[in-house]
Amino acid sequence: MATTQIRFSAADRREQILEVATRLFARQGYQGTTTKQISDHARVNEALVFRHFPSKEELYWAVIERKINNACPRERLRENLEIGGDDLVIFARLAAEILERRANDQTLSRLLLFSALENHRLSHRFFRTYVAEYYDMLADFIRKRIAEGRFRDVDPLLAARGFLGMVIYHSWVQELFGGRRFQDFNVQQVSRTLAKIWLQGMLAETKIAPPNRVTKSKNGSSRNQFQRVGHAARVHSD
Amino acid sequence: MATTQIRFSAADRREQILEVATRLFARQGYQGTTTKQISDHARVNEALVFRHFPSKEELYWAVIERKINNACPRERLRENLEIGGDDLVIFARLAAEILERRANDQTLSRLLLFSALENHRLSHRFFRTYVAEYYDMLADFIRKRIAEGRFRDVDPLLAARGFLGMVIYHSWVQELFGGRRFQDFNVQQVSRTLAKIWLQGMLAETKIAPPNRVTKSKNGSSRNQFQRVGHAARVHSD
DNA sequence: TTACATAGTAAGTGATCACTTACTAAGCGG
DNA sequence: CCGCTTAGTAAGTGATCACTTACTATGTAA
Repeated sequence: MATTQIRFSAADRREQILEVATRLFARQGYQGTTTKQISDHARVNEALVFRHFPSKEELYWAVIERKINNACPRERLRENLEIGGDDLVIFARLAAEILERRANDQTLSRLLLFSALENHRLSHRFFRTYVAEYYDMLADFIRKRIAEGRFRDVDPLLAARGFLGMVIYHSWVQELFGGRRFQDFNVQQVSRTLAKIWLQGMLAETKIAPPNRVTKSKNGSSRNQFQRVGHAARVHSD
Repeated sequence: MATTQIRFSAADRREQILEVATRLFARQGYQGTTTKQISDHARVNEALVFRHFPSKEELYWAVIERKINNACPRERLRENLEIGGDDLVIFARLAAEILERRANDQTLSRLLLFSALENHRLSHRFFRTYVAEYYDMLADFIRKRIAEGRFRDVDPLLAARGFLGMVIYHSWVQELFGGRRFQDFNVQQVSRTLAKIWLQGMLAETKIAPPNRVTKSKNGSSRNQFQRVGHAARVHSD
């Protein structure tokens, strides 16, 4: 009956267990997940889990390690910044990508949060690998804009955190508490709105003569720092 | 010896257990905390815990209930908005208060996060009571500013979430991952910077005649109601 | 001093925890 | 076919889980 249960190779079985464990740890946390649950969901005997992983904690390590290696957000951030375009487009695209990724797969963010809360020693490493470099990269971009005189002179790391805070906090609230109430938010609209708020907040005050205007080139399309907009806000749409 | 252990009244003992349980649940989560741990920290027999609370889950309920009732952030938000002052001052003060409160006592935010992650049915109620009303109140304030024409016309709830996202996310990162690296952030500086970014991002485009005669002095002090933003309005099509 | 309500405890309960031991059976090269 | 490696399991281990039962100690009102 349903003898589709052929023997897995060790590597395949290991991978399958990792996958199952990832889902469960993300959903219930480390403390809230039992090795029996994992083996049941993988449809194997509990002992087999311990053949592949010496302990529950090592399994947890492996889960997180794998998740980090698979999701390489820095690559995508780099690409995103390199594609270029108007700053508003860049940041809105950035926000949209984060929101979409998180909406499609909550496991990474939940793993990260759980590990941070449960105070596993690895959470620091997790954070450093997954989050901190992301910050640094975005902060570098902001620093460049500041040097160009296009952004106000604020702490780039703090500004980066402010932007990501808006976006990530929003997605957390949606994921964790959202349920019904805020469901009607649209990703494109949210990312455009948040990006606009943050970007307008970062733009340098009116420049009479920006120090290095030459740098206008790069994507030189629609950047018009000097125009005075009468009542644009009235059109409002958002 | 050390017979300082006089009998508590039932109310006092209940309160003490609640206090101990609050600390432990906040630090380790629901799943990560055992009733034995709680009774040990309270220096009583485990059975006594179950005399005061019929089950671990009911104890958890009581802990959260108490924490909600004690911390009434809405009151403080209301006061803060009513004190008034320049918008920048208001929002910086708001941010500073949140950051300070969270830095002094992480238990509430950790309880909230844990309960949300561990998916206790009560997390929704927790959220509704503790967070949602806070949002609504801040959103109302923003809505008023929009009606006055001083803020751009964006979804007030989203704007509120954006501001709180910046602030709260920052404090989360500090608390959860911070440790050494970002310790050097100063609360006053952070709250002023974030408030300024957000506020400048929210300000309506250049007003010819502001309704309630704000200073037109261009960038006189810290408040720069008047600068041109250009850029934002252009792209904002539909 | 006694009576009594109640604060507090000792010693359990079965269930479940992470993990192990000793075994069976499937695959594969010869 | 055999022989050997190894995927997979049955049935445990002691420790600990949330929770209970049956009891003792103590303050207080009479």
